[in-house]
Amino acid sequence: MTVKQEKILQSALQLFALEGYHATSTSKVAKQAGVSEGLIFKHYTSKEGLLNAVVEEGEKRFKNLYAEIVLEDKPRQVIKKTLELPFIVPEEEYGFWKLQFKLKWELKDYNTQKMQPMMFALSNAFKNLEYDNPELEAELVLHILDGVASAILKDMVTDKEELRNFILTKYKL
Amino acid sequence: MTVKQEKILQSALQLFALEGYHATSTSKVAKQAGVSEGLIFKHYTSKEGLLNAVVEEGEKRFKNLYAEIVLEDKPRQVIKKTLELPFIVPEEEYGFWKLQFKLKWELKDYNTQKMQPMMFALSNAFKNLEYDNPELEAELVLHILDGVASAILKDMVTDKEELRNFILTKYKL
DNA sequence: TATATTTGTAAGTGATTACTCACTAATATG
DNA sequence: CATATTAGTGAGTAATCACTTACAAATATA
Repeated sequence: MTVKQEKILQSALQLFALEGYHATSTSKVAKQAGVSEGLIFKHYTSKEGLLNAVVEEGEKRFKNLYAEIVLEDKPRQVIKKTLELPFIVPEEEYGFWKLQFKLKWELKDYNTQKMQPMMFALSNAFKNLEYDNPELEAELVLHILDGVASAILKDMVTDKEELRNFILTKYKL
Repeated sequence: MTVKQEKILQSALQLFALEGYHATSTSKVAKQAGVSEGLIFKHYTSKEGLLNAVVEEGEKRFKNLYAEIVLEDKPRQVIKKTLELPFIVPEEEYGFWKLQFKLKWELKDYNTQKMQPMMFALSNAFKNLEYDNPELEAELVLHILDGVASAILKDMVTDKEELRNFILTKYKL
């Protein structure tokens, strides 16, 4: 990957996350990256191809964050790590994280199955802890995760550490 | 309001909710509404003006749904009605409801203060019930509300009634 | 009924869109 | 060193964008 390719991906991520995919033109990306617009299409074929590359790169960086949850074997730790997820995402990744939420609502077919492995890990955890309804417990945890993450990204959470402790205490974790 | 104006608002809502604001052109709205494109600008000045009209109309229809929560005086009922909100929104309003979520992520400055009155009602309710941390309890309920609503709109909830009962039972409501 | 106002259209406008193409500069490989 | 491949540019393209304008039809008001 050349330095100009990196610049393109970085600018695209920033603009897509800030303004949205449809509201960002390829010419804007090129200008911010300091390259000719044609280069974007040489490397990524289309605007959609550029988006895919941006998402792929971001997912690579996010992978280990999810892995830590899915590979955890102690059931209480699975739940704890899931609920802590929004609080341990490094701030330099907020751009990509925000993009995920944006795309979920902006694109008709954006992969909604991404949470499947976490759902599986969670319902197994609740099953091992002998909860009455492990599937619904898992579902609710994922909804909380979604709501909390959304609020953090929208800058509606003033004290993250306080909220984190509150949630963990409530779940006795 | 003429019949053509109603047709415009209806088509705009449908397209904005389905494809998003930026991805929907005024010519598309005009075509679906069966009017000339110029008429949109005669009535609503700009594309943004059209969006505002669509949102205003929708909020009129949603108003009583929120009012029932904010005007409720029994604290347990405030919490119950809040958590039940995603389950009692009539399906014919899913379009406008979806638009609200879309705009929250698509527009930079979309009103994030809409939940303020509900936040106030909730923290008061938890205060009356002598919870240790009423503000954080209220905040968490709103995050759950957000996560659950999001999942319903994304068609990720198979059995709504089951989830509703589960949540209410968990909160002993 | 005369006229002012509103409703509506059709055909434009310049700007911007995603994308292409002919071409050069740099780099890799034999 | 020769040449094939890749990186990169700049000036295009047709299509579409939000929006305007000149004008006609319908409706309200006097």
